[in-house]
Amino acid sequence: MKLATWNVNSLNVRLPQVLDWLATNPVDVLALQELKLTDDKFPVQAFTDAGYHAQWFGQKTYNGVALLSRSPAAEVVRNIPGFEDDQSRVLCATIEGIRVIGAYFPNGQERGSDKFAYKMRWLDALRAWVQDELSRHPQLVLMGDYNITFDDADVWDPVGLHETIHCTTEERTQLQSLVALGLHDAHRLFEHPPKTFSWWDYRMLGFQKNRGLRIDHILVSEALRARTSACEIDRAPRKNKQPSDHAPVVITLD
DNA sequence: ATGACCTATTTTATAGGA
Repeated sequence: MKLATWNVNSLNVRLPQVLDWLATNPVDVLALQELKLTDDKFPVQAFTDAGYHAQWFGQKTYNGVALLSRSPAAEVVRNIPGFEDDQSRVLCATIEGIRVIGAYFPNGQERGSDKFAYKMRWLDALRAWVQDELSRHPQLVLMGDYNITFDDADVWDPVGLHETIHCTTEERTQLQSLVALGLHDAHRLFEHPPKTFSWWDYRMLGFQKNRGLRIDHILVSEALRARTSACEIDRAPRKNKQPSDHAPVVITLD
């Protein structure tokens, strides 16, 4: 079984690439972030034709998330229960016995900004909710665009980007608190070349020069860690014409 | 080189992303 996450930076623009990718990579579950479209514009028919069930939670212009799955999704939750939020960032469902959470974490802009404070509040709420979900669903995966690096190994220029957004101590402490619930970074369960990233700036020939960050993550629960046999970042779609700035991350479960 | 992008918007500049 394969599960994947991909920030597509506008599903309107990227739909043909998502369908191409699914044809080549027929994963069982794909979490999408940054749909940037309203619910009425979600291309459900295209995914149905491709053999996927879909859950979606859209928003005009910004954010928006979806879960595509070969099997139907049950017990669907939108956003973090009890956390008032006008931004569509979280979609959760049970698929083939696995509690799947797809999330688009806030960017945060810069330390000290309102957006940074929102990111911290959102992370607090997410952690409390994930802890609750984990207590009821031992087989759980939390995947998406976290907008946080674990450490300097996830950063192309750790000196130049020291304590900047995605790399601040506050964000990394939050990420460690999530992991401390009993989750594991699937990427680090395996060997990867140094400077393996999931996002590259559109500017400054970022991808060509591998000036990137690893900010798209798949965290698996203890029960799922035992089943996880691979975790790969697929750079191929980043080489497309008109690519997303993010690459898909894929895990394989036995 | 003090630069370089992309998407969406009641566009013709601005906001937001990361």
